[in-house]
Amino acid sequence: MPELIEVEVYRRLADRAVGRRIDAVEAPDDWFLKGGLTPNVVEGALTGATITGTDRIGKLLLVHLDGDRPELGLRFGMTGRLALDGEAPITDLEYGSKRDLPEWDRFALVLDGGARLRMADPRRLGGVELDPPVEALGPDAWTITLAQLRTALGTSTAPLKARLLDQSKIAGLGNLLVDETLWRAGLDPARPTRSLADAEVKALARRIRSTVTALFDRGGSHTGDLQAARHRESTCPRDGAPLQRRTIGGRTTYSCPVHQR
DNA sequence: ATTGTGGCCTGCCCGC
DNA sequence: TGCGGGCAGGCCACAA
Repeated sequence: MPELIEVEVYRRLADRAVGRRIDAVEAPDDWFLKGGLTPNVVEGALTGATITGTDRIGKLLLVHLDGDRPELGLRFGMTGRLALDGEAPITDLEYGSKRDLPEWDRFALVLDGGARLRMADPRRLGGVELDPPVEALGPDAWTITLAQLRTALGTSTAPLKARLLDQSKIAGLGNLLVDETLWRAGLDPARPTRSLADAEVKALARRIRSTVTALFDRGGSHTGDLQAARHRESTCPRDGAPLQRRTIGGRTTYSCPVHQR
């Protein structure tokens, strides 16, 4: 699920753990530890630390710790979830509709007071890292400025969609958010990036921000107007034209050949 | 350097 | 009911 919207929800959840001390670390899955990290190292680095804050850059969740501790970076891949168990009266807002098997827990922090902040990820495409390379990420999509977007787009000849998915240029947009944004903006995802006129770039900057805000308010990346039409032989919710289904930027792409030009 | 492709890993859904 | 194939919202290594 997670694109920047979902990760922001996770961040707010993790924020409830600020001020707590980490009594123990559970890292049962070596594969989930990235950057050469091992269970021993991560346990040693985190045990006894106090959580002082959280941050999010694109889809990367950062957990700040006190003292000289490293920063904890959490990535959720396509199927990762975050849960905070055992802190009454919290509701398990992030899971419930789908299954949540204990063997899918890949990483957890046991906090003083008994709460447990855990990552569940059936597909194991997410991961945990210490001091993740945040400088490798572009500006966050939610608050991207026109100047930042201009820089991000540059003079690239890549398809517009591929550029918007490039986390080193703009951080946070995933497949669904990009399709929804371009559908709302009336831009063809296959357009060479540098073919955009200045007015189109300006409109796109606003559209990125407004789309993220709108879908966040609705409750997720999957709540877009285009979402219901993301299947074969569907029609555009705006003008009724048959939707186009293509692979762009390596991802399944739905767009309207009539109003997205 | 930029762009495109394949693969990672596993669950789920659809059609037979 | 069982099984195989295709698909999945992310990301990284690698090739051209």
